[in-house]
Parts: sequence; C-alpha cells; structure tokens
Amino acid sequence: MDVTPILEALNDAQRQAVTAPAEPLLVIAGAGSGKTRVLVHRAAWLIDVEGISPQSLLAVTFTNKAAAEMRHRIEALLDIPVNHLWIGTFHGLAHRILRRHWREAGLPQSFQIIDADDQLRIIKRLVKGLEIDDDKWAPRQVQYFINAQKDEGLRPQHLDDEGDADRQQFISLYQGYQEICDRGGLVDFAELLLRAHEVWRDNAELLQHYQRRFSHLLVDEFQDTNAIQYAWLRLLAGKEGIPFVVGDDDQSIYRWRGARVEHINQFQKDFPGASVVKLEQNYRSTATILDAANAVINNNTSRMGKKLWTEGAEGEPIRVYSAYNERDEADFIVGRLRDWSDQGNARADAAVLYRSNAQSRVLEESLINARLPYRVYGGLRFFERAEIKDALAYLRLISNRDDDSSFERIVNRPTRGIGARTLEAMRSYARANSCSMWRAAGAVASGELAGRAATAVVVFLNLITTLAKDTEGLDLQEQVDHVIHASGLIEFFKKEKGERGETRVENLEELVSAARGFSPDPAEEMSPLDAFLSHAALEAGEGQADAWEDCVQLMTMHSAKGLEFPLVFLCGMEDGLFPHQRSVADPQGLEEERRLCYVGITRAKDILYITHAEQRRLHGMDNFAQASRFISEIPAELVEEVRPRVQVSRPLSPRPRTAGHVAPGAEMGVRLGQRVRHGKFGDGVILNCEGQGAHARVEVNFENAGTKWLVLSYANLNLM
DNA sequence: TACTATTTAATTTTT
DNA sequence: TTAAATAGTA
Repeated sequence: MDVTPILEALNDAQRQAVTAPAEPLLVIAGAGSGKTRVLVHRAAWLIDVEGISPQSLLAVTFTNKAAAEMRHRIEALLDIPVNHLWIGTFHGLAHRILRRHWREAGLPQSFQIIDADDQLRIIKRLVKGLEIDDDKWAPRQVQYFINAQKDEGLRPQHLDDEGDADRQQFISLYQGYQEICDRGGLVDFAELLLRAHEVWRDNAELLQHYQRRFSHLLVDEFQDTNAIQYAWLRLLAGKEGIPFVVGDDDQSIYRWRGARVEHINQFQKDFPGASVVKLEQNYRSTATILDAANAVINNNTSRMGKKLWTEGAEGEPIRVYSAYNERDEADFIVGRLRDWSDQGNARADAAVLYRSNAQSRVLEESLINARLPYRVYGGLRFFERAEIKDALAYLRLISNRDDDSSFERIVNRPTRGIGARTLEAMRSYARANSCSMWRAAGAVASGELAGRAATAVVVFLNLITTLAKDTEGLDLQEQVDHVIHASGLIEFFKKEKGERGETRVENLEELVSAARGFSPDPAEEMSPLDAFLSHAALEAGEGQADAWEDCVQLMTMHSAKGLEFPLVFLCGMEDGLFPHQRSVADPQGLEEERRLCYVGITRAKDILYITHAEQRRLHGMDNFAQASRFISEIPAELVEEVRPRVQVSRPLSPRPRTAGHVAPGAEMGVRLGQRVRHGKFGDGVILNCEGQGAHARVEVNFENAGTKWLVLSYANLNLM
C-alpha cells in the first residue's frame, strides 16, 4: 500500500492526527491550519490504509457547502467515487434517519420540513388566535424561545414554569406550536435533530444498528455543536464508536444560536483517554497578521490556549485608518480597492468585512460611485424567494392536504376572494375541532359561510384537488410546470408591474429547471416530489446567481468564516458597533465578539486594513464613537496608522487622542445621573444619552412616568 | 382590495 | 435612516 499521496504535504501535527490510532481524537485546528485537509486525509487514511469500509464512516458538517467540499476532496484524493459514505450536515443526516424511520419517529410518511420563515408565520397565527398581547409575546421572541428549548433537547413537558406566569405562557405557546406542527406533519429545523435523537434514544435496536454500522465519526466545526447535536453524536458513538472531531474554540461565534464551545471540554470527559492534537502552523497569513490575531484572542480568559505561527514572511504592517465619518471610511476603502484593482489584482481577492449588514449600504454607494463591481453576500436565497415559496406551498399542499402553513400562504394567492373574515371562520373552526385548515375549509364552505365566500372556498379546494389529480404520474418538472401555470401564479406575477414581476416569473421558470435538474437519491423511498420539497427546505440555494464577474466581496465577519482573501478590510471597528453594544455588558458576549474579531483578522492572507470612524450615522443619528478596544489590543509595532491623503472635511482643531470627543448631549449640560424636571412627566434621572445637536436624545427614568426617550431640543428639561 | 400614512425597532445566520 | 409591519382610507 502506497500511503504517500495521503501523507505527503502534511506537517507533523497533521500527520499525527491523520494516522492516529482508532481512538477518540480531538483536533484543535487553528484558523488556516489545514482543518479540512486533516479531515479529508483522515477519511482517506481510514478507508485506504486501515481498510475501513466507506459504509462505516459518518462525516458531519454544518453547511451543505462544507459537506459537498469534503465529499469532493475525499473522492479526489482516493481517486474513486465513495458511495455509501455518509457525508452530510447534521440536519441532512437527521432528515435521512427520519425518512427511513418515519413510523418510529411518529411522523406521517410525507412529512415536510419548514424553514424559519414558515415557523414564524405559524407562531404569528398562533399568537393572534389566542388573542394575547403580541407585544409581550412577540412572535420572534416566542420563536427564539422554542428553538432554544429544542436546541437543548427539551420538550414542553420537560419544562418547569418555575412559578413564573410569563414562562408558563411561553411553554404553552411552545406546546401549541408543536401541536400545529404535529397535526400538519411539519418538522422545523431543530425538530429534525430532536426527533432523530429521540428515535435512537427510544429504539434500542435501531440505535444499535446505526452504532454497529458507523464505527468512525468525523465531525467538522465541532465548537459549533449545540446540545442536541452533541447528544446525538454521543448516542451514536456509544461505547464503541470512534469520534474524530475537529474544531477551534477560538472561532466559536454562534453561541447565540445554541452552539456551545464547552462541548470541547465535555468531549474529553465523555471520552476519557481521548487524545488532543493541536494544529497551530498556519498556511494562510503573514506573521504580522498572525501576531495581531494571537494578541487579540489572548485577551480572552476561557480558552484552551493555542498560538498560530507561520514559516512565512513577516509581511506588511496592519494599516489602521481613522476616518472622520462613515462616508470617509467608505471612500478610503474604495480608494484602496481601486488601487488594488488598478495594480492588476483580482477584485475577488479583496473582501470588506463588517459586523452588521446595515454597514454595507455606505460601502455600496461608494463602490457604485467608483464603478467598482462588487458582490454582497447574504440576503435572500433562491428557495426563500416569496414566489418560489408560493409555488412550493402549492406543491406541498398537493402532497399533504393538512399542511396549514402552506394552506394559509396560498389560499388567497393569487387573490380569489377569500378575505380575512372567511379565513377567520376557518381558523376558528380548525381551532375548535383540532383539525387542519383544509378540513375546516371543507366544513365551513358547506356550513356557516355565506354564498360568495363559500363559492370562493370551494373553488380553491377544487383547484388543489384538480392540481393533485392532473399532476399524478407526471415527471417532477412537469408537475412543477403544471402547478405554476394552473395555480394562476404565473398570471398573477405577470400582472405585477415593473421589473419585479418579470423577475418573479423568471424565478418560477427557474424552479421548473431546478426540478428538471433534480435527481433524488434512489436509496430514499420518497416520492420525487417529496424529495424535491425536502431538498428545497434543506438547501436554500445560492444567494446571488451572477457571481462570475470579478467582484469585490462584501460580507459580515460571520459569513466570512472559513474563507480567505489576500486583501481584507475590517471596517466599522468602533466600540458599540464592534464589539456590538448588545454584547459588551456580558463578559461572555464580549469574548464572543473578540473571537469574531479573531475570525476577521485571520481571513487576511497578505494585507489587512482596519478602519473606524469617529462619527457615524446610525439609525438616522450621528454618534461619536471610540475606536474599538480590539484595535488597541493589537501590539503597536504591528500597526501603521494611515493618514488621509487629502484633508477631508476634518475639523481643524486638534482632537484629544484619548477620551471621547464631545460626549452626546454634553453641549446641553446634560450628563448621566443628572436629575431633571419635565413639565409633564415630573422628576427623573438621566440614564442614557445619544446623538448630538438637534438630534440629541436622552433616556430619563421618571419617578412617576417610567422610562422615556426624549429629544433634548423639544423636551424642555430643567436641570436640578 | 389596494394604496397610503403611521408606527416601531434596529447583531450575527445555517439548517 | 429605513424597512417592515400595521392601521387607516379610497
């Protein structure tokens, strides 16, 4: 056996991981240290050298992209297609389990997956129907609560209201939501994981079958696992399974959606004797960039400890630019991008990273002015577009009449005279009889509804029944094609004026092509339609289609994780923006922001710019901000301050370098803690200030009127 | 039902 | 500021 291709070009640590004995192994892989390579080579090693059947391997990732890349690279390395090798996302694999064992999982065979948007709609309807205050029970909050519980593996019955009425309400909303899903055969993303876990937990034989089958578990981005994913892995590993997990505690940036770095420690407890390999040699960035990254992340207390190093060159210093305001910042960045491009570099090799999406706007304006092509990551993806979801809702209703989520979506789209009143009648019937909207519609149409409304409902019911009949036995793409026309959707969007309607029609036609190009996995015993619908839910498709022009890349630091660029700009590096205001109060939150900063810095291969603005317009108000504390965590000798080439509209007076400039509200003689009197609200204390000049606002806690935000120039506050 | 005015809130996002 | 959701009007 020639193992050269598998082992050559690996460093010692990588080789140690790849060739490790068949025991649990934890690989701590720093940014740019060849994480995917180790995973891929490990798989190849197990198959080719250890003689493990590809069938016995399970590889889990978080994104479809990562899964596809891993499969591709393993096949390239082994030079054979590895069928029967399970590589997929947690959700994809859980879905597979549930499709195979839908009976044990207590699901209808044609259960459908709902995305976050569908989930929110269901919750909105639920909250509305209960006639409770939807300010207090904001659907988004409820959604967050439900998903957080599911991520922890908790069902409503596991939850204790702790004597708290509000919590009790959340729990019963969770319960109500779950009933709606169960009745409609709907499974949300977290539910996929939770149910897959329960199926194994509650079926010893089934679990044993999978435990026997998968002797080796490979896990990517281990630091991002949430409780239920970790529990699932542990269950599957059992006593014999050999987990090989790869992660980086310093790149854990998804705590807010349930990810727990603590699983890295937990892993070592649950698998005593697990070895640890650290990959610290970096193949991506210059020494300067790595030193900066190391210095910043070193301010975090809860870490395993790791220091990236490189054999490569020191590289250029990190350039820090203090802009006057956000426009100046954008112009500076675009100027440098222009130079980069003019020097013959690929624009796609340059990325501008920011903390929040709203920051892209100013950058885009500047880029458009400079006629530099760019691409913004994120945003709506193909299967998330409204018109596509409409078409899918018709298809889902054909497949499963009880899918209330889809029913509500399209019952009056295109408009067919089923208005709010009719809908309300159906909803209350459905609630009273615990049945689906479909059944309720039938009952209400032949019962309480008046003539015109009843006819409209019957027309709709007949439409769906006819669609189902007419598409029976057709090819998938013929089904889709028939449905988008016969449903009236195409006509409906054609009437929509402007370019928007055209795009929608094009997208619908694109959906037909997607159906044509779709090849379901023959191993799964689902109808092609159900398979297509699941695919649409699990793989929302690409964000922007026309990615092929050479474009500057704009994205959040979160979405940049895993990517690398020769030239990187980290912009909006100001306290309050990054670290974000909402994270600074909590030490854990601040540490996560710092990890995000570490992720951002380590995206850069050669040149890193860091920019911040002294004044920034946020939510329509100008705010002063300090440079991000993360900037000062970078050793001064690595940094070169960039002076503006021309004096922009910068004030001439020298600014104090240290403490902030004019504190918000200062010119009005207002400061935090100041006691004030208001004509209407009475006496209070200033809690907060923002903005300046005519826009300055203060938050005042009034003794008798509660806490209010007031615009200083109107409020007529008397200082006391 | 469609259009317009008003109110409200404003990280990060994959599945 | 602005986008989205809601409420009100033709």
